[in-house]
Amino acid sequence: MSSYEMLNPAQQEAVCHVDGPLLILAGAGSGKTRVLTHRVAYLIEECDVNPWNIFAITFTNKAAREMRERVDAIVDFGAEDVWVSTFHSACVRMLRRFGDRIGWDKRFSIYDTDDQKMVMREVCKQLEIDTKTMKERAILSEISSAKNEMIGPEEYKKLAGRDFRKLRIADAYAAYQERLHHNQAMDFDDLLLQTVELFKQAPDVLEFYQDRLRYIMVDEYQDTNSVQFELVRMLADKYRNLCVVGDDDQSIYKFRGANIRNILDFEKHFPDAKVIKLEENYRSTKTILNAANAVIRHNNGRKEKTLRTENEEGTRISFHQYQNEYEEAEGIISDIQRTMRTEKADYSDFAILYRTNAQARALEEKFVYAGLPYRVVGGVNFYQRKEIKDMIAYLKVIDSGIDDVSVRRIVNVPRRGIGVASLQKAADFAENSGMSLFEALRGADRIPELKRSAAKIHVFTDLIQVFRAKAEYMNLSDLYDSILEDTGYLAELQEEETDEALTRIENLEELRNKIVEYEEGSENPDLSELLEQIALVADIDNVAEDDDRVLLMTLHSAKGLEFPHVYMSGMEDGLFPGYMSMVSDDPDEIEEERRLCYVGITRAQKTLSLSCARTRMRQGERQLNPVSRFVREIPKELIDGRVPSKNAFRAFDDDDGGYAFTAPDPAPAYAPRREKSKPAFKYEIDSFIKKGSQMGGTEPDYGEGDRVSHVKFGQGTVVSLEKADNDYNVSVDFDKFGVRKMKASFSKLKKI
DNA sequence: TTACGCCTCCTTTTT
DNA sequence: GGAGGCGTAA
Repeated sequence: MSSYEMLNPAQQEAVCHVDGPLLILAGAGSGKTRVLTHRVAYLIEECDVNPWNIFAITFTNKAAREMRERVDAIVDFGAEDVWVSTFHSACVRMLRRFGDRIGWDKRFSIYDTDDQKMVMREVCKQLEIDTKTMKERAILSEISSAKNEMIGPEEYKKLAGRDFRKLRIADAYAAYQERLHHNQAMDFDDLLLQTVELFKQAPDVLEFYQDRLRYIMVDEYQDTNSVQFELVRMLADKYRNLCVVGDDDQSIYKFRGANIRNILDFEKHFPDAKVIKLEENYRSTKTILNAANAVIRHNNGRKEKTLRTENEEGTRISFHQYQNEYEEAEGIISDIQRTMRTEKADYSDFAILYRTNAQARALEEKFVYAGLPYRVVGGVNFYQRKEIKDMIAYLKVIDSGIDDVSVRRIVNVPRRGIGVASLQKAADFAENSGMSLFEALRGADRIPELKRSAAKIHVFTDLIQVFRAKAEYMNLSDLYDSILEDTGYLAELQEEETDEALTRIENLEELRNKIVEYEEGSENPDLSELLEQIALVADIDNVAEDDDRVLLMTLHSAKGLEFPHVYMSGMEDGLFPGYMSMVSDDPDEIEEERRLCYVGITRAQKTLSLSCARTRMRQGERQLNPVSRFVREIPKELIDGRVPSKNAFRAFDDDDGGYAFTAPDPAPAYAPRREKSKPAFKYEIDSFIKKGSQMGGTEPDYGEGDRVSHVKFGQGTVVSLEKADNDYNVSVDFDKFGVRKMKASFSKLKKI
């Protein structure tokens, strides 16, 4: 039985509002998850609502899982019937069930951005679009925006008018959709859009879900896009029990189509909506909250609100400007170590946040060097790695051979002597006869042009057929093992005996673990479902609560999380806020960056530390960056540390010992591209910062018995070191990975 | 057909 | 700095 007295009056009001639209404006740390979970409990326990009729939509799978756990904990009975899901997962589920009503195979596959790009490449080739002047990525992002506004190919074409560029994109859009449908594949945007389409074309399906999902709750409402709004509007149209929770100040996904108007105009769409503001913060110290309020106040067009807290004053926010990103990383790490010594803290009490994934590299290097446990969230996604994508492509083809992109990916991996020429012939044949590529390959001996390679092609198709037969009776992990073995994929890697191959094998083992994990957690494991889960996970979904490591992640990934000690690194104009937002005509761009900053600050419970680097390596060039304007928007009295004057480049005068810089053209290196031969400015100071970041020379400075540190494997002890060719073979017993043999020049081991 | 190497291009964030 | 694309050589 849950107790509602523990909630403050505003929270109680939100929990007890049952019928009709409700907008909860929940400031950061104001206990909105508490409100949502208690509201679910209240509906079930006090209002006799059938749990089956409750639908809660969250932003990430992790949030969904947490909400489910918390609801389970406070509701005695029936909590498992509440449907808690992300938009994308929910749509997949509905489409798998009813998608055939609008012409989709129930086993449609889901394309990630790489797959999309492959399709677009083919489209561009077909339409003779020059990808030098119009990038595939650019076209795709245009299409994505269109989809987010629910504009289909025909309408897009109409809207294009006489704009040549847009007309070309319209053609590409139409061809792209055609190919997706031909492959029975949807991209992320389609998952939402096609569900709306399903509801439009099959009113009975819509009504089925309206009756089923009578109480709808949407978390992180400020980050919904127009399609998601439409989806929710349709579902809630019959019973109008829609409760949305959000904070316009935390809207940070405009780039992906989020429409901040959804929350700002909620009352226009639902004139009878009740609006409740949660303005008491239970998370942060007064100091941190004051800083957050001060920063966000610089934005216009927000829903007026000011967070307050009864928490203690807390310590001042620390600020430090370092020489470069490596010193910044070292500074943060020694600060963490100091805090660990003076206070009782776990590693998992610390998080380092940054604007771009690339910033993780320097930090990671120094963490390895220092031997502190850490975890980088996001970045190069596990599921984007070559070997993982290959295996998933095998699984996809086994599951359904309609998807040409996956077939192309693996038809010659490992090498079977099937070249692009043969493949093109088969693709042409498939095109002309309206069959899928796989079907064409299967009948290769009947395609005259393929006579010579038909035998090789059949090796592939027979292999797939065998796997399909095996899939009927084998469990998924055995099937996976069989793929690794029978294709020779694993053997090929094992023979390679390089660091890289070893990492790949580890990744393949990791994928196996995930499959086993899925099998164990599912009542009725199924290949299609496995693939869909894989397609829809975010890296943050995999962060375990009980894992005692420092977390490194982007500000975006940190949304919805909280940590006792937060470091915001790379507080530099040009990086954060990003250069593009600084020069943009659209003032909302810089405001979105500021909201991101607000999100970052409000993640902190006890201490907040800001840092930046004077110079930073970016895109192969060393850049000089002034301190972020956001730092200066925080009142001085809240900050411990000197914030340089606004004329930031003067800060270089103090202590740079002989390294004279002239104030550069303020345009960073990636600004409107100049002729490549003469970059505007390039600093020859790399050698200056190399200390600790790289070794150099061929003679290792370590020997048998020495402790060394490796970028990937962490610390270990040198077992043997011997001369070979013009290099050294070194064997190291790593604390966490066991004995590894490697080339000294390649391994970049560092003596500790 | 493949392997290697040079060239080019990077939005920044992610379901 | 690094990944991916494309062209050339074997």
